[in-house]
Amino acid sequence: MKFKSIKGTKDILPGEVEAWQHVERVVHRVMRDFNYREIRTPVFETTALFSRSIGELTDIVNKEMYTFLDRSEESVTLKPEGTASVLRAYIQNNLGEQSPLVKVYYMGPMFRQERPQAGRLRQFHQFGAEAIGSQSPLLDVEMTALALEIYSQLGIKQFELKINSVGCEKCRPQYKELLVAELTRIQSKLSPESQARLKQNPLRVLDSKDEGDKAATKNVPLMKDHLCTECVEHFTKVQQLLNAIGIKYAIDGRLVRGLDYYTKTAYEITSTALGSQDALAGGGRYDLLVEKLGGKPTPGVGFAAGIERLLMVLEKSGNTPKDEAGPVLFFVALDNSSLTWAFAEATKLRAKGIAVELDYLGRSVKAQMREANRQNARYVVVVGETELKSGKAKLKDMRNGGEQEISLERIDGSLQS
RNA sequence: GUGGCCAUAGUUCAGUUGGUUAGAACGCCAGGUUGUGGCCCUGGAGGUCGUGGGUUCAAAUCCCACUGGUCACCCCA
Repeated sequence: MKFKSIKGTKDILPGEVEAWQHVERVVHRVMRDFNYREIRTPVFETTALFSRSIGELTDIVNKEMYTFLDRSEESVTLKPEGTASVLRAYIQNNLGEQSPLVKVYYMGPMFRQERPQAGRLRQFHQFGAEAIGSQSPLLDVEMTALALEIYSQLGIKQFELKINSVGCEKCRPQYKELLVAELTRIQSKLSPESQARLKQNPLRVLDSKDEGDKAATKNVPLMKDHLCTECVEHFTKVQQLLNAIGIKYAIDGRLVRGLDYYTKTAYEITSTALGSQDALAGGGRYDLLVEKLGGKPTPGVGFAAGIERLLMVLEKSGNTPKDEAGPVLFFVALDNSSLTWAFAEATKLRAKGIAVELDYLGRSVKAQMREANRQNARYVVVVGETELKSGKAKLKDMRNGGEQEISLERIDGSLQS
């Protein structure tokens, strides 16, 4: 027990991995139903890609990235989120030239060097989707519908969808000035943290958890009330569409996301089944980002969802799938030549797609039976000299203990799962 | 990065006001049928009590440091 996994990283062990596979299957299926295609990008990228897209002043870039110099002195970073890489790939491979709208999804590990706590790891996993090339509010809503459909198919019901509009390059700067002016006026009532935020990222003061801040900023102007006509229209349309497809939501004028690139729609799905880190998924529109990363001006929307947090909710609500899959057949061999025969036969059956297991430890019959039981094998066939000579054996059904004589020649025909 | 709590078998934990061979349950291994599991019974293996220092005749137990875990802040998935 000398080596240990790095702080904030976890092994996903047999017994746990089944739940992951279940989630992954549902994600792939729903993504396909919504016509999103999978994209896989490298786990690391040039550091500048993230600092430029996420924003120099964000916490993610400032203090949470796994950044290091490789052997050629290039600064590389383990990806802290998925959107930047996807857009880089979109631009680099000219995906926009092949079709005006690109709908892709991803699933994989992300890295952030934070202090771990409930629902937060240094290596965590997300799935997410991006729709690049359209400014239609249909897609803003499709993102939430997509995420909610995945949750619904997984049996998750404890969640809340919050939406907001963070404006665009036309209306946000004006609003920001207004907000800063107002916050400066009441600065003395703000917490030290918020006073710092006032300089760095004033919008963030709005979603402070500090009770004093909440009270002090109660009547501060909100972005959603100072949107330009284009943004108002978009936001209104998003709400209409959400209503039209029957998705429940709450407008949260204080919802601000931690990444700078969002424009117009921002949304977050939270769950009370989680601890203090209660965001299950989040996302929004990023109409300026592609251009900022060196592509043609191209609008886009996306979301990202945390798999560990999803699993936590699943666990709490008792929706974790049971892991009961065992081999269909377990050979119990009495001696060496029977073992060799069983091994050969197992190989043949496995090639036919039948899950077969046998004993590799030279154990007693009793121990082999115990092993078959522990592994949840459906059937057991005991082979010894007698069986090999006669070509017949007993097929034992481990569910009810019943035995039936079968021919060793065609075992597969006798198995029914 | 800051703070609270925690650290004893593979796992979950117990361990009396410091007192000599550190326990339980589950799990694991073996036996209880000359070739048959689940339940039950019997036995067995398995712990430098996180690490290092200190106090003491004596430390798993008290003190300090470190490491690790966990929860919270910050922020976010």
